[in-house]
Amino acid sequence: MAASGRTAHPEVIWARPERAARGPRPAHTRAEIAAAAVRVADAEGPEGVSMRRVAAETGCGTMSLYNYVPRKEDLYELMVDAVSAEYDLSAAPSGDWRADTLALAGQTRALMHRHPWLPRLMSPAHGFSPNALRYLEHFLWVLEPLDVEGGTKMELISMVNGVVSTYVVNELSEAERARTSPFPPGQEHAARMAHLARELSGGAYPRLAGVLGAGFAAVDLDAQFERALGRLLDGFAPGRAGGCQSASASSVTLKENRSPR
Amino acid sequence: MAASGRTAHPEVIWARPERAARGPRPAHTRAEIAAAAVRVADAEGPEGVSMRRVAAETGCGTMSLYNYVPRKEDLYELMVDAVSAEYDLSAAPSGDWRADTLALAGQTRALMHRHPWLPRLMSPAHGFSPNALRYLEHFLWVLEPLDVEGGTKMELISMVNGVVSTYVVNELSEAERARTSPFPPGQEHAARMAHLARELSGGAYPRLAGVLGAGFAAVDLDAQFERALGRLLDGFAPGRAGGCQSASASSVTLKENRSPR
DNA sequence: ATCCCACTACGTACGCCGTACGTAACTAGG
DNA sequence: CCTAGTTACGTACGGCGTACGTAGTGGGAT
Repeated sequence: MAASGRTAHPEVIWARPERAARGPRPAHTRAEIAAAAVRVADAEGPEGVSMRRVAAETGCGTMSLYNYVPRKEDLYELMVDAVSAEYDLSAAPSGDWRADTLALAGQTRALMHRHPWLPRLMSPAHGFSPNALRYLEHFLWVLEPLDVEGGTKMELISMVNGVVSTYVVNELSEAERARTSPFPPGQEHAARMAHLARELSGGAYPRLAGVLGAGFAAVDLDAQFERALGRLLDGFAPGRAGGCQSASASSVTLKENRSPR
Repeated sequence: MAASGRTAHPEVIWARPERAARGPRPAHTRAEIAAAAVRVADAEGPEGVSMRRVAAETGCGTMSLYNYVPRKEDLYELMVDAVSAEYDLSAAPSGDWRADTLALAGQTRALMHRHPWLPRLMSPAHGFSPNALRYLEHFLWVLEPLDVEGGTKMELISMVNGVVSTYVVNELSEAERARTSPFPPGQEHAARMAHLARELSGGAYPRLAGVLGAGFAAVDLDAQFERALGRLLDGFAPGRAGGCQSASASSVTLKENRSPR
């Protein structure tokens, strides 16, 4: 009979004890492995995260990883949880749920800038990792002054995270493409733009040509981010009187670079 | 010397002519190959889309695919464009940009339900495929009554699509997980729920326990979808009653109108 | 009408990947 | 002390994307 650790049955990795009751002491820890995987992903992108590569980075044999992580997908879950520990949730809510929410979204954005693989590796199913629970609990605390149903609050959290994710993916898409592209940096983007210009000049898309022709340049990304989120939150504020401009720039900048190493 | 078709240089697949000027007539078309890939993805999920599998479905040798598609990523682009042809953009805008936008978002949602792999395979870089241009042009037509700057309209489109995508991914995540899972359907979900209940009963997450304990059941997904999007649109409507009712939203927009290009 | 060569088709092969499985060393409960 | 359960890990299998070589085809230039 095979060892019981190999008998496959559905299991949440967080329900599994780090150390088994019987055998020898494991040579590594989950946190160590997660950190190694995060290091690889930060340096080489999500496609660099292979079991072999992470095992090498951890300093153990490839197949030994499977003692800690039953499937690769669980490694992703470990990674997402590991970087989620970077949230600074030490401050109690200010009472202004809108400002606090914008600050949380700003932290998420900063987190995704530090770990650009995060949006791709994150999945709705990861919602129950320890740090995700911590985050959710804090977010609900922030939303306590908001007088809507609990389900609506969860909806708000989901929407905010979705918009942040969308926004950051858009922000980083060109850089990511440049990183992945086998061609000299910029060439691919130039080719795309040339094609777009050719298409637009045909006159088949007059409105699009008008909008894009007006020029994108010199947009303040931070301000745009705040505006987009602010609009979303406006939709949730029940009977809010004129507070829409309250997005104070101080709370949501990318300046906060506390990365525990 | 290698054939010129192999010399690698950055190229947008849509800029490449379907039929070359010189050689023999290709045995297949781009549309045929895209349709085959879509068929595979619909039936077996995105992870079933391999060059070998799609070639077999098309009825040609594996390496022949590379005559039509220089890299796998371009196959994705073909797939996304192919299903984007399913948008019904025949009707002229009604004049009610809000209703029309909701209808477009509903089409996107339906599209993603029909092709659950779409959110995963779609990327911001695909924005210039023929059907994407068609879609963008129509969306801008719909938004013509909306009195905001062009850049803000693009922002709105991006946000709407982001929210729709987020929403659908959440909607379908359990089904997708069940499809991918090697275990009997439902077992994995049950294990996750059991773990969550165990964590929540510990008392460490009182607010989360309160919200989740109140029960999710019997939510009208369609209504929730419309509400979420409606909230987002409220944030964009200048001077709309019930959303951000003060003039601040439009003042922000006005400020942006003066921003330098 | 002829020829040339760009192009199509596709088989083979390489270096990756996730991971099933077998084996040896080890350690805690009986 | 024994022994059963666990850890560590090498080997191996099937699948992946795709570089490259070769054979055949057919349109434009002569």
